[in-house]
Amino acid sequence: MTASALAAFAALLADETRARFCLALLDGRAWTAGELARHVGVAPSTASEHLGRLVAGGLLAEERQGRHRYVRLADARTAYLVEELAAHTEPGPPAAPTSLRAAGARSAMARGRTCYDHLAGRLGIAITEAMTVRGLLLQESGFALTARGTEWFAALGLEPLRGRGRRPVVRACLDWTERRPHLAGAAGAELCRYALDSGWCVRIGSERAVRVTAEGERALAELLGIAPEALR
Amino acid sequence: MTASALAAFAALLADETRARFCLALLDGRAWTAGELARHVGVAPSTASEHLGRLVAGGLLAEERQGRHRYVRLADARTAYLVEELAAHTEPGPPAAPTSLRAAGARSAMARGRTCYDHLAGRLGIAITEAMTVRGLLLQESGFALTARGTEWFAALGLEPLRGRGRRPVVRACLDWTERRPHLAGAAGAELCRYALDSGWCVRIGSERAVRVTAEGERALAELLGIAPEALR
DNA sequence: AGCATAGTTCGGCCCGTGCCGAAGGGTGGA
DNA sequence: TCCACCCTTCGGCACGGGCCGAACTATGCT
Repeated sequence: MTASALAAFAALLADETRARFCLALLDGRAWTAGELARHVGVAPSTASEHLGRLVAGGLLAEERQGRHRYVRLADARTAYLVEELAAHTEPGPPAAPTSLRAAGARSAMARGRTCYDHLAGRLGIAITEAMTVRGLLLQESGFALTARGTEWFAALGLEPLRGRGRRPVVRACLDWTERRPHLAGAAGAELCRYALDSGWCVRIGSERAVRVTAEGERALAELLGIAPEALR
Repeated sequence: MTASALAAFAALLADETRARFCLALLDGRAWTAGELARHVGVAPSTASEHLGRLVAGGLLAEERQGRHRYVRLADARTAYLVEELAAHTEPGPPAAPTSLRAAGARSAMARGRTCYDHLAGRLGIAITEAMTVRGLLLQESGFALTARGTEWFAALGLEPLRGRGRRPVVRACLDWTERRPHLAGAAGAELCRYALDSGWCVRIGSERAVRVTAEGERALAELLGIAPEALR
């Protein structure tokens, strides 16, 4: 009975150009229409029409500022859906990089990146594993924070249990380079925001990749016992 | 870099006829090509072509038996994806039923049904709530079985922790009639199978709806303290 | 005011694809 | 062996939609 709505929604992602838009927007930031057009190599007019459809369909949210049209994924749930779909379509090993530059970018992305609003790559895995080993996070029968995990967040001044509407506090997100689940959900988002705000890591260039700073290495070692080598 | 694969996958669901096929197949059973064609009202030739695309795209698995082509959703993960997408496209209240017969079917579906391979509707919610209240399941910071929950399954002769590859043991599935999460994942599937095998509930007609038997009411009251009224 | 830039709208082209009916093959029962 | 049934393949039609360039509007800078 919702078949037409399902088909209409799927049709939004059923075009390669729109799919590339959404994958680019998985970095969680807002892009302008022109940036997206250049990013995927289509005419601005084409991009404009695609964005119109994506916004009308509820997949993207837009914000007009002056002569710029900023666009981002509608919400965390939508980003999660896109990530799930993308993960589902890549069951095999990642394709070999086609150039030295691409190899460098892939390597940086594999080390650490944002996945919409939380941390992924080896950085995300290392944090998730360390939290599990230290008894802050349960993985065996579903992701869940322990009482000590909640306290750990509180010690950082974070309270992912409050507010946030219906968003799950913790959620497993499958990493497409490491093939292992890592921490997502409200707690993952708060931790990511905290890590960027407090200088644990900084974004590299204009992509989703992040680099752990020296200060970040110290903090991760102290708070979670993560060896700096695990992040390289 | 996986944009074309993502678009190709989404395109499978981007057609209303194919979407209706997949929603019908959410009951977890195998349908023949002809059944599906009649169900959605297209010519057998049209259905055949659609099924070819869905199978080639990995969304469905097929099994040929004699002159029948049985088709089902490829696996639990795929069913989960379809369910997620369908849930995402129905944020508003369900549409009003268009006939008395449809109202009856909807009411039966709301009481209890299967959702691919686990129980949903008020039945699924009641079980999930009862398990939470009795300390078998954690919901506060992500779905997870407690130690007592694992023992409870073991007492039924079920061991959802073993095997099953990479499937999560418990997972929250959003119910589209009750708007609340219920138990899914390997544990939800085992429990559903057990409930059908041991006669706690039986399928009604050819749809996804199930009815709780008198024996089922006794068992649910005894094992989980569920009042029979909660299921009506 | 004048100009550059960002985005939108429109017309036109063309390819992909959803649909059907007719014809054909494979299976199982009589 | 013949027939009924289930499914598939193929031809043909029609529609949708993705793409671009050109023209236009809106914003901001100088």
